[in-house]
Amino acid sequence: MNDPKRYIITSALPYANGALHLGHLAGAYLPADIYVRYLRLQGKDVVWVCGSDEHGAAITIQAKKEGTTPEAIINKYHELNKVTFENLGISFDIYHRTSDPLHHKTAQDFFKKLYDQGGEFEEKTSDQYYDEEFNQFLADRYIKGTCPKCNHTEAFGDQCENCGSTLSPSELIDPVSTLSGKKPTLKSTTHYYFKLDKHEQWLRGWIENGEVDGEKVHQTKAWKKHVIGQCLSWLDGGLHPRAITRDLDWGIKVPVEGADGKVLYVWFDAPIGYISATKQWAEDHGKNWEDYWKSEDSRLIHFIGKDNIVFHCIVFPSMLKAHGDYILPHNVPANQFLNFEGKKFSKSRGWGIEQNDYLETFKEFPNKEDALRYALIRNLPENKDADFKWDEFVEFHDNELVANLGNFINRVTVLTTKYYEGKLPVATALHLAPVQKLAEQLETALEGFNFKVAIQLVNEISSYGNTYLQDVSPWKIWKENPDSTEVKDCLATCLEIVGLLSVFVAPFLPFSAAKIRRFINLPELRNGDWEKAHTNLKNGVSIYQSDHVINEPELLFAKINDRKDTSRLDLINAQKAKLAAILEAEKANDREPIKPEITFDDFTKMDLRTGTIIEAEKVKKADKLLKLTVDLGTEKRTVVSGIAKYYEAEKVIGQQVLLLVNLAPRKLRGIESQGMILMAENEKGALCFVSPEKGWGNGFVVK
RNA sequence: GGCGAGGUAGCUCAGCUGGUUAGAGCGCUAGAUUCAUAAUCUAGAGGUCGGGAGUUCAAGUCUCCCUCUCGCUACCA
Repeated sequence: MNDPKRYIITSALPYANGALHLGHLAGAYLPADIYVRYLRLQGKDVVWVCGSDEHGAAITIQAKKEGTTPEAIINKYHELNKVTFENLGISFDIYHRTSDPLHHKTAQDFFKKLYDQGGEFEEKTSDQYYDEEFNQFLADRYIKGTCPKCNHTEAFGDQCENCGSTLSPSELIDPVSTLSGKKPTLKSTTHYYFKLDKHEQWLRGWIENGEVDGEKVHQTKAWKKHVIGQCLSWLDGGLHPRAITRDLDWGIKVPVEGADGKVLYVWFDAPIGYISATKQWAEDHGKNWEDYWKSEDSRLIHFIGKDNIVFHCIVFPSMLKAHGDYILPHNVPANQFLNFEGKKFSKSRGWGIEQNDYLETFKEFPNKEDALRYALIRNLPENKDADFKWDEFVEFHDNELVANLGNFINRVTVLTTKYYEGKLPVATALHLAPVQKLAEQLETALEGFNFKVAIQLVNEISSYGNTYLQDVSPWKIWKENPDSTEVKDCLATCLEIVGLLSVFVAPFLPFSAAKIRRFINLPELRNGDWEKAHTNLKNGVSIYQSDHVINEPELLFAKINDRKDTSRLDLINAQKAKLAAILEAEKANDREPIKPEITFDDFTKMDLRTGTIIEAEKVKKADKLLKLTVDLGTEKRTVVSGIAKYYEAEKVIGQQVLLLVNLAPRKLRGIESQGMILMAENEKGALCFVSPEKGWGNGFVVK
């Protein structure tokens, strides 16, 4: 595990059916951008790949909904996300796409290799829903029906979006094909399964000890705790073969004879997208992609959000290992989730802000890119969920970027201009020891993916500058003696710090770094400049030529909380007002819509009766369930009810209830439930009994 | 119920393999300063490190139990 010769960095491929929000940015893209920019400035050989994930049923369904083609959808969002990333300074080496023929070929070759060598796949045949009219099997998302759990009539085959339950198509009541609108038939179909279970053993050694085949390949300590924890949890649960093909006409054809109408499942093809993106990049730049993916002295690092841990730490490594030639990820620094003003991002609720939206809304805001990057970096969900707040956005910007960093640079450039007409003063000594120490800590933090710590260290460097300037107070000395060497030493030191900051700030705030370079009249940053600057710092060599002249002072950042110009604060306040309005609207409109009309006959089918709970106990190993015995006068019924969160067992004894007595019995946690107790549920999900007036007898019919 | 991650100053969070009076930023209080975008600098107040028990010469840091938050999962008839 010596220093690697080259790096291959990946960021999760965004699904090309929508725009990305700030949470995505903070999860897999911004941290990777910092890391990659740092590596480049260190003069490393690094390729950072990403691109659009453009297959899967969700895209075809969306196309149908919008009355357009899958191609139109993916083209639209591929372009949008690509441009938005660029505008935010996210510096991928390539932003590829999985609809590219090169990717199709790469993924097919990958599949074919595993297929041909044998032992990795198995075929299984099962009954799946089939649309006779459209002549095709229906992916889970193509089937709609009534949710067996909440009776929502628009539930999908894989999930009910009303109650959030995970479903399988066969559970749906009255399934309907979304293609023809007709009832689908069951038909048998054969699919390929990747035998993940086969890889369980080496995966455990790899995750737990960083060892494969007796060889140490990474330091486990360098991996995040929650990443290892989640992987081990999966391994403990046992791995199972996973279907890697689907019956769909949108995607990558399964390259096997007789597999017509079948495509690779997206999670199989998407990670291979990293490889095809690298191939494309290598072709464009006259490089060999295999150096990056198949050479022991390369280092593969995946930047993802925590929802992708399993794919990148279990599934994809298994695929790579099964293939045989590839290296395994050296680290997967997955981030947790970013919330937005205390709640999850939610497109349907309008809660949160998308990247392109931000850029549009803050169009007039100078330095909008770095302001956003900074606020996100200060608050990255590195080890636990974090929260983006507009108030913090303003505080970070004004207190840290403006008052600390921007102000220091302004002080130095103004003083230099005033005293020396912008010429670098000749110094007898530079006072940079603390800066050198901070620079070393900064490198350690960046190499350990601790970007929050890293940005704080950058702050400390300019903070040191401010303190040092205050200590010397050259403006006092200069009044007495404009020729003082003390003043010259001080400003030369400060200019040196500004020069170093122009480099150290660059991975985080590339736009500001470029501006600082212009202020002090240094050329644009190039690969390797960090390494050079740090070496010079260690050797006491200045980054300036002796007769260097800086440019006229300018302000680096425009304060948000500016008394003379409220335009920027107005923007922030408008955002906050928008959120308040959403909350207000939701409060006013939190009742469920009335269900479709039914007939009196429908109603009379239900046999509702009064009853009294006479026994109650908690069901073991279930959070929500109480086992109740309800007295109906003529008989006693056992009912399992999901009310344990709101009612303790002892407290419900004696409670009068209404019971639906002719509901088909069903086993829950091994106990047969013979009826359903009526409860009212409020917007928070809290429950309350619906009962007859006190003293009513048991067993009377409700009509 | 199972699993994972957390619970450290008013707020947001650092605290690596256990070791001197537990740290940072913001906020607050007092003072200094004017080169600077009402910016900067210094000092101070403020924590029984979720609770309890244990191991140890020594625990925020290890073990066990309990509790709360978030996520995944089972379970809402």
